[in-house]
Amino acid sequence: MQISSRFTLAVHIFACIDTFGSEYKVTSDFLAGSANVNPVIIRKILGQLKGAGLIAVARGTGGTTITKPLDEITFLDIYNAVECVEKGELFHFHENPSTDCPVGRNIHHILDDKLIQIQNALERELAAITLADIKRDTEKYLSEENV
Amino acid sequence: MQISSRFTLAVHIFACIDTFGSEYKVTSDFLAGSANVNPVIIRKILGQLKGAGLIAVARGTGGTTITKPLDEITFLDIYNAVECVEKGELFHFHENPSTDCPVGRNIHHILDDKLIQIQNALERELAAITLADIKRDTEKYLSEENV
DNA sequence: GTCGTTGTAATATTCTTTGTTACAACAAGA
DNA sequence: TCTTGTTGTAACAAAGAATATTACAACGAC
Repeated sequence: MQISSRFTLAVHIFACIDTFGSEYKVTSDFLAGSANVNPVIIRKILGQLKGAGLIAVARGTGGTTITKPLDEITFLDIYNAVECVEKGELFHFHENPSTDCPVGRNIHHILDDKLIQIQNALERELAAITLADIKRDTEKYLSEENV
Repeated sequence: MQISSRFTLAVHIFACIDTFGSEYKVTSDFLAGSANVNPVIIRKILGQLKGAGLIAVARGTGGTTITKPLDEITFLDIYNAVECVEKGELFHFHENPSTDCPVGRNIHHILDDKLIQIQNALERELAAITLADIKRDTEKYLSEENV
């Protein structure tokens, strides 16, 4: 099971807004062209990012802007914005372990803290990367293209 | 997107084999009863764990045994055995970013190393937990029940 | 040979993701 | 005010993965 491409799409969107936002109006159609996905997918993600307070979208006239300094937007912010897993649980637990079996009725006690520990490690690493890192590398690779 | 319940099921299976294996013959029907899932699901997971060299399953007569010391079987071993994500990639990337857009044709250069870094953190934490930890906590919770 | 079990195929069901069409609501400018 | 380009969203389709279920051949011990 993989983390939805909504996450990489969202980072792609941020890279586009930051790179082109000062020159062009960045619309969902433009972003859909760059990522090569349907514009409605983009609009849904934009809605989630807007709901998380990371971007602003201009109704009517169109166009998208980032509302916070890039070094204050972490991958974890983006992950939480676009991953709509209920209660944010990384692991899917089998639903109804038997209460008749000693192991079955204790498996949650046994496992839950370890699953949380693993999830925390993932989230810690997500929180360590910001859009400022993305900006730096985007500028690096784009300038290397124009040699 | 969540990690398949095959993972928690597999840990549950190991806890059962270790707890009951010396007393009973641990069959797929027994395990299915404890976890409350279909026996065929159990057999598929047993097949994956066997393929990874973690357990042995007796054909014909039935029953399952663990083939390595518990402290040498990590959560990562189990995760790799039962998660059939292609190439083991945690993140799903949108398939065909546009090569016409400078960001689109560089997004993999920009993102890939960061995605690997995050995946490595997850796997490092998975590797830090072993079935010996599970055995310890299983015994603890089961003995607390019999006070 | 009988019995209980495993391995596996085939199929169904459900859920999530992703894609697509359609259209009302909106804001700016002619 | 009308036109234009855009966003927000609903509705639905298509595809893929997870999980459930039935059925049965292969197997090993007795």
